Amino acid sequence: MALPKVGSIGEYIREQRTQAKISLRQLAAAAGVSNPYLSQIERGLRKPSAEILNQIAKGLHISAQALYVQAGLIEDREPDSDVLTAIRADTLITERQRQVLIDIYESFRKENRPGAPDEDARTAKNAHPTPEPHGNDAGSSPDDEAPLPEELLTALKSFTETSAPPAPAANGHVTPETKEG
Amino acid sequence: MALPKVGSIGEYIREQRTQAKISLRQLAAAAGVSNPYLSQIERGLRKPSAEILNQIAKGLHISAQALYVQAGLIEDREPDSDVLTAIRADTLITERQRQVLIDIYESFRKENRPGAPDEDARTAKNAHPTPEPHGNDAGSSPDDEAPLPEELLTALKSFTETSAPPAPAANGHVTPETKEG
DNA sequence: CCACGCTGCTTGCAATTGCAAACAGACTGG
DNA sequence: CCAGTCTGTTTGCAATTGCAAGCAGCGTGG
Repeated sequence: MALPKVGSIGEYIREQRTQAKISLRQLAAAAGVSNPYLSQIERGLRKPSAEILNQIAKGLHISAQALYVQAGLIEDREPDSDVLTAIRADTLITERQRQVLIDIYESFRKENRPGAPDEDARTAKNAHPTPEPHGNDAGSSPDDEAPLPEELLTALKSFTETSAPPAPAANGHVTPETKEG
Repeated sequence: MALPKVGSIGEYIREQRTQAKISLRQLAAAAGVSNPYLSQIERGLRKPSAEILNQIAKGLHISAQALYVQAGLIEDREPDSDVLTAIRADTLITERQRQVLIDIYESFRKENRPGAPDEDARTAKNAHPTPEPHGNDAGSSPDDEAPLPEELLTALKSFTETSAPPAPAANGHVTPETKEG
């Protein structure tokens, strides 16, 4: 029983990798695994061990827990892992900063759903406590506030979209034209 | 090789099992693994996969994370459980967005202590026994590229500082042209 | 044009996981 | 004394992981 449906772990890894704009071989090298194996993992043909998973997480600069949760190896019973909750609970930033952070985070989230109605149900296991972007209890200022200048948000968005993360060494001259394709 | 000396993971499992006063076979049954295999795991002769580890954790009624940490498969940075942790663990944003958020948050934190004694109000909420604390990691990984354009950060800072705090009222648009004093 | 470097994918193969079956010791009791 | 039942352990094997090597496609440029 090959049971190729190892779950969304492969898709998730590939997604993160492509989002990070790095090649399969680059990630493989960064994670210390072989390229073909990573390829098979991403396509769900192999079930990586915890060790491999951990190394891939490091290579992707993401929390290993995120991968384990995706792989279904950890019960996602972690309400604390909600960014919004954590931000709201933080006492070391000002109210203003809090609002800015929340706005930016939500903006990112919106960016990531380009209208695709097919939201993965597997990730929906973690119900986020803020279904509405606006209208929250934590607000010392009236809800009429202007969250963030759109220029700023736009700048942040474009920055996260176009920037090229790890410069691929000094091998040959690769001109990263921030071109998507 | 062939002597994977998996470390304390085996001892840890056996410890937990004996503390729970259950036999090897009982735990094996509860975890859904074979008795001999569990025996080998406990003695460090085999390196269990994440799946097996997860099942053993369930059989022991302990957090899977505790086992992963013991196995060295997870960085034990959970005690923070603050905004940074949540951001790092978030699976719904891209790597790029993650770094941006982290940068902004840290920038805010720095803003708030204009020279005050550095104090970290960390909320200790570790619910699982971690007898062997591993190295602690603080701050974003510096081995990467320049985080955020300073223009952006500066704009954010000035925005959070200059925006009218408790009485914005009907302000409509807020154009942060606060370049001058 | 073909070499070169890059992208990812497919193929054999060593090493490993994980299990079923059988083994050794201790304790109970007929 | 031997049957029965625990304890944990060892042995052989199917299935799988994970990798080195090689394949095919794409874009650049000598």
